[in-house]
Amino acid sequence: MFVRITTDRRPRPDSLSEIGIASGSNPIVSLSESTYRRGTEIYGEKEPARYVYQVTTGAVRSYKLLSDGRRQIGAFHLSGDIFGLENGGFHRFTTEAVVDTTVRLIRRESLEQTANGDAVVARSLLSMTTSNLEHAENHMLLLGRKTSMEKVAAFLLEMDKRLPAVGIMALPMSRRDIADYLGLTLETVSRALSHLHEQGVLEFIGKTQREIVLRDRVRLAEFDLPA
Amino acid sequence: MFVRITTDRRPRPDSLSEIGIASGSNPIVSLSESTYRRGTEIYGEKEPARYVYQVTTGAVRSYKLLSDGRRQIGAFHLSGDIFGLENGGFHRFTTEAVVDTTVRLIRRESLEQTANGDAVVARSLLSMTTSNLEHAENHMLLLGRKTSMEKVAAFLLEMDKRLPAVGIMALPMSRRDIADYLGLTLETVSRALSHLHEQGVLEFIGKTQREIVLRDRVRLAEFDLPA
DNA sequence: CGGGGGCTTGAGGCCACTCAACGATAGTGG
DNA sequence: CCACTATCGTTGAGTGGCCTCAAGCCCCCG
Repeated sequence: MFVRITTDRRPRPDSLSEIGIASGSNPIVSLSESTYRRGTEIYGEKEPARYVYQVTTGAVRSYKLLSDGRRQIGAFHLSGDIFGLENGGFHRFTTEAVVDTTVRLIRRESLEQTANGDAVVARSLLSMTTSNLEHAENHMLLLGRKTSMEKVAAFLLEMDKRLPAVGIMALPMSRRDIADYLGLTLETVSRALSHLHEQGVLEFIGKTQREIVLRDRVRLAEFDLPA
Repeated sequence: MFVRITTDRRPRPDSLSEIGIASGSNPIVSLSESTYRRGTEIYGEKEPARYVYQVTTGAVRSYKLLSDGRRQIGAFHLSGDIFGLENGGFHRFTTEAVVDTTVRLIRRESLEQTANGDAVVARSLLSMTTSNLEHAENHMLLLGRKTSMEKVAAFLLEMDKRLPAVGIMALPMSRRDIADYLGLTLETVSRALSHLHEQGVLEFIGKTQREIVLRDRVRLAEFDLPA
């Protein structure tokens, strides 16, 4: 327990290209794109929030740390997801690229200006914040009251919904990431997955253990619990 | 003797009357008041959200249940707090009065109409949702990664900030409520409090064990962890 | 190719849970 | 007003689920 997680210092984004996009009748929102190598930090907790981000390809984890290194991942952001949207001026999580990742950036101020004049945009900011809140609320139930098997089953079902692939689920994150998302240790996650494998609920495909085929979603769902 | 360390109280969230009345010439949002006996339900999860609520006096718990009865309390709402604000049309928690409680009600639709025409109101809806999100994010860290002592210490410090009393902290909720808020059992909560009592960090006052005086906030804070 | 990180598996330990008993208090009804 | 009961809280004893520590294999990846 209490092992400090070491992370790379944030390097410059590998690429940054300016794009200008006019969104219908709205004024132009300045957009650019940026890529991050796996494991690199995108922004740190308590930094001023200059941008809002949208994942183009790859995956991002956002987390909080305790002073002794214990880590809680609050969410994974996958292709298409928007993250880094803060109402106050500062980020409340640290975010890192889980794998090589490209994101689109939107200047926060330009977004807020747009929201001020455009009720539709303002409403969509609220609805995005509400989605994040809803996810966090469900995750509190998971963290506080579910067993390790239930947590892992719920995680697999969540990823099954959110990852694009049709037959095969390619998890971008490590066992440690999963563990820190679920409030477990990586060994417990590994054992739970092995157990599900023994039961024939899932199959490992590639050489890495991150490619999974769900053989029986019904039985998997039984390892989780209905609300 | 013991010199009381004064700490800043958390500013109250925007009050409903501010919202309703701030919109100047707009129709006043319809307000009414209602009281609930201790232990009674205010609304249930998945019910249509007809009202938004503000606690006048008393305390409210909002929680989710698993099918086998395990309960996770997501938040306590104390005097002045607003709850039941959902962006979608349905409540995501069940709420109950922890003690006899009076609340002010505001029709959801009238609030939303006001928000549509009034950017100030719309912004305050967003900022309330963001506060809820921020609380949930911090609570995920607590639930996933803190030990029982750290959880209980964090709980006491939170209540110390939020409860009005100056010298004595009168907790409205039971040990079981606290446990279900912290992802523990009531016995573990009780043992942690006893331990803090033995250490001289806190004192029990009344006949009930819910009236507590914090003798040493500094040492209490050491039982929790800095971020 | 060589080193290191990722994953699995086993053995053992510990923290929080379970089960239980008990006293105190609040709520209920006669 | 007083039993009567249910609820609340504390404490102890014992268990167990998850954590810790460790070893070994495989696969990247530099």
